[in-house]
Amino acid sequence: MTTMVLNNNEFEILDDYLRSVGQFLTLPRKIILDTFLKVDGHVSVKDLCKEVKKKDSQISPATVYRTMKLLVESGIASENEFADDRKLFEKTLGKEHHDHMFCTLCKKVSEFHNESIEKLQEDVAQEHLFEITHHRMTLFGVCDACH
Amino acid sequence: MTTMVLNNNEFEILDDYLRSVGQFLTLPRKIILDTFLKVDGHVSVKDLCKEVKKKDSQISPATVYRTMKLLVESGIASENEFADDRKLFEKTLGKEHHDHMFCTLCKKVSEFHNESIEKLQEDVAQEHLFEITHHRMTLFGVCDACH
DNA sequence: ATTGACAATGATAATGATTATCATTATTAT
DNA sequence: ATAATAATGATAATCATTATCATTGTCAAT
Repeated sequence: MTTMVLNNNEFEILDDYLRSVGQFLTLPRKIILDTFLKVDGHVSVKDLCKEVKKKDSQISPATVYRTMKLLVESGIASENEFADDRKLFEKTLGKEHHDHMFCTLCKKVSEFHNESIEKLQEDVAQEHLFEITHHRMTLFGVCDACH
Repeated sequence: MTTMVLNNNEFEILDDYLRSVGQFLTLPRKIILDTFLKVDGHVSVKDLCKEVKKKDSQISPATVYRTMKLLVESGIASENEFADDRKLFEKTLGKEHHDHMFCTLCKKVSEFHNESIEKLQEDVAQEHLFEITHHRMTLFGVCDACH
């Protein structure tokens, strides 16, 4: 069994969240969270499973799906769907809110933030007496590298 | 066999598009287009199938899927995914570009357009040397009626 | 430390939207 | 009318995600 540093913020947060809903931070969940935190950018469950398998070949994809749902619920991760039919997860903790640009050629996801747009979205919502809980905004096109 | 008015813009456009790619405007396609045009707002293939079946019970869901893809290619329809896992289609002809607000309670989709946001999106893209082909922006939350 | 209640896991089946396949039928240009 | 080819309907396949369920792990209380 390998030692793992558990003092990170994310582990505590997940632990707190799980306890608050009467669940526990188990070893498979720790391994999945640890793996997720070490992956860069946006990752699919499928790719995550591959990495997780390297650490513990016993862990089932079902558990990865279940755990990622918990990470989203606890605010550690968020999910996005860019290309069809496959959800991608990214870390949210310690990251500012941002939107995405998706290159349809190389499939790379990049991020941006524009405060003016955020504000205008709120204005639009207010005009329509709509109360925003969250939003999704993705620009599709061709990135610099692919030109 | 029922008579159908075929002089609409959409029928001609689909006909032109199909001919340009070496295909034909067949009766099932006419029926599906006709049905789609008469439905309000955003519709799923599943719901569309129900309506289509009323006119011709022989038409298969496979053909509805195939035809909706053609409608998107020809610019008559566009597809969006709001709630998970089910695409919705809406008419685009004669409609300005717009974005969406999705009420997570009643699942209703409403539309808005904000030119300032559009412009800012272009600015952001230019900054990143990104060439936008299209974008997707949806505000999620609670609509006026659901408050 | 042991136990009992219950949560978590892994394996696998099920789901459900969308696609692919393919034999049959329809359509068009000639 | 006919030959070439596209379209259709029925059905199987795909594939990400969920549900099921028997087994195992976890924790709090004794």
